[in-house]
Amino acid sequence: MFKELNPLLHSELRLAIISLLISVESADFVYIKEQTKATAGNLSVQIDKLQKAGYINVQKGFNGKMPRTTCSITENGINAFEEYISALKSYLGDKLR
Amino acid sequence: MFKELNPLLHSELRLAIISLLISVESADFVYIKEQTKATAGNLSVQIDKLQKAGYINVQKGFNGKMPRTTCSITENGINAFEEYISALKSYLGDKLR
DNA sequence: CTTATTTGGTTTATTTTATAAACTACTTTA
DNA sequence: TAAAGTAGTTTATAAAATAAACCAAATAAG
Repeated sequence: MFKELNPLLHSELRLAIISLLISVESADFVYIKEQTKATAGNLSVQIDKLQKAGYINVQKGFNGKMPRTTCSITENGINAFEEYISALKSYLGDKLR
Repeated sequence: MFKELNPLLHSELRLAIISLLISVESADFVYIKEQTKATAGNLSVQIDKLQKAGYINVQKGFNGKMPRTTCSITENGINAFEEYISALKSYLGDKLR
């Protein structure tokens, strides 16, 4: 009847992060923060979880002298996102189409 | 960019309850429990929240001598569900269709 | 120069949620 | 009449989300 919703993706902020990253080659911390309107603390925590799950890559580097964290989605992340959407459909019925 | 996801609906079990109720005139506790595979305790709590939010009606009656709790969705509930879906679409992009 | 202030974060603490476990009240069955 | 089942509720615990506090380095202002 109802498919299980991957709890890692069933979170407003993490879903937004993945949604952003899926349509772009990479995005940095500040950009994601702006787009999602998340606080830095919250974003930091959620990025960490997504990385530990293997859904995103996180690279810490520098933009000139300023630190810069760049994120990109992984193959695993893409798959998880697509599965999540497919599971969601079991809840949304024909309302979706 | 990303619309806010009503936190009351952005919960696996509550979403399942609403999803069930939206396509049916009413459903009782036991039926919802079976369909959602929730534990009775969890279901009781979540039904309570949906009722307090005005998203569902809850009627306590009897089926012969056994207690029976019947739920149905309200107009408010329908609206909230539809808004939730519309907000979701801002996260799912074209992946949805 | 040296002292704010800003930037780009992380860590820790608090609040909120979800979930499970324990319990209640009554009914049916053995 | 004692045990087991039904239909839930209440309470306790675990997990999650979020905010607040913090840190290190860079830049701006006096």
